[in-house]
Amino acid sequence: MKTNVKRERTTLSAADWERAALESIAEQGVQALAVEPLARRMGITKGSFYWHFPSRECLLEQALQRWEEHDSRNLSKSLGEIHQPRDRLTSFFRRVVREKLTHEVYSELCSAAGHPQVAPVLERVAERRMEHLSAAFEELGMEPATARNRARMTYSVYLGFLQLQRQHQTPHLSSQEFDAYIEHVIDTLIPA
Amino acid sequence: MKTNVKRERTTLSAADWERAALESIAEQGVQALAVEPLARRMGITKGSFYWHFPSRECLLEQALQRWEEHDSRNLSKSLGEIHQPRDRLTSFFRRVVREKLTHEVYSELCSAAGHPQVAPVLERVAERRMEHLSAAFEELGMEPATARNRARMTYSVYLGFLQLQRQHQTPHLSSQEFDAYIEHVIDTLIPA
DNA sequence: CGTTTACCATACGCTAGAGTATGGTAAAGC
DNA sequence: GCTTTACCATACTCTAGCGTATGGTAAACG
Repeated sequence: MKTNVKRERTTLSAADWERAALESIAEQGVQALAVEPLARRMGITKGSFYWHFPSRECLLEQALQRWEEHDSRNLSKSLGEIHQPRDRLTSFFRRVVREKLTHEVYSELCSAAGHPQVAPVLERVAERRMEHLSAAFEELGMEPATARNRARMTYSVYLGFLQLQRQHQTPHLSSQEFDAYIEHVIDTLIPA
Repeated sequence: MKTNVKRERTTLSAADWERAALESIAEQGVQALAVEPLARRMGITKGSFYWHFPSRECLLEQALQRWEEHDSRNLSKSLGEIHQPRDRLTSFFRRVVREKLTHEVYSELCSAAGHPQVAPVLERVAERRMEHLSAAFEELGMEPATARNRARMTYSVYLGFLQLQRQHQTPHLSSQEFDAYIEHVIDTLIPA
């Protein structure tokens, strides 16, 4: 147990700042990531920050990279070991509920798709994920082109879900309505 | 033809500012809407702005209201007169291509879903649209609950499409790939 | 034990944008 | 023709955040 930010008089590292940055992004978005507020939040001053990083931009860069790596590993781990393509696809949707922080960050990144540092990350992540989906649909017997379209569509459903979540227009998570919706989505997207 | 912003030495109105605000939002998002840059863009100074509006907040409020009304009328007009529910649904997707400004604004609003003034607008708009979709699916013979789920899912596909568009990850519009994708989506979502 | 190094605090300067105050001007009204 | 009104310019103040400069301190090192 690392008791995160709490006063352990051990000194801070760059990684600590990156983690804090991701937390801040998850809560308030990329735009709101600022070094002075972040420092305040950590009970410290800018002086520390500019020792570890040359600029705000670099912090963002590092934090994004850290997030992307984590997400990438996570994707392979949680989908790579499921053999049934159908289960793999359902598992894909269930992931929204678990891995809370990771997905909150992703949601905020989507809101900042126009940002020059965020854009390439989003492209790579979406591409990777759609590849997984596409492969699964092919395993279920679809033509490559069809599988690719279905993958894009499936991923769109996921992205749209995140958007509706941001708008608080999704039936409250882990309720019956939510489960019914997921089931409906799966039945519609995945061939029996 | 109104030759928009070009030097017509007639004086500006609040509506002009609202229109300019929406253009700015379409291009740079809600966050970037600032009165000084906007004034510069219109070849004028703040002095004018603060005569028409008490604050930046009020400009945003008015602009959003104007947009929502426009969108609402537009929805009824473009979907209300199509009798075949299937055609109505396909028309729904085609709208993304036409009505460029309106949809660019919407896309940016989605990116600002967390903003207190934007949130209620998004909620109402999404609700209205999903109502239309839901009704169409019911007309196609679905149970109300099923139709609602399908509507949510359909709208999610649309929202996800907007997101991928923002990420430049959608097959270039008006290409064959795009048409093939739309067709695939429609075949998957709409019962024969 | 003195010095270096790693980390942090304090105090700056700088910029962009929000509002405010006030004055100028051209056209409309009396 | 003189005044009012509507609209715009200029010149402030104020705030928040970026980045810098510089100095302090505690622990590691030689």
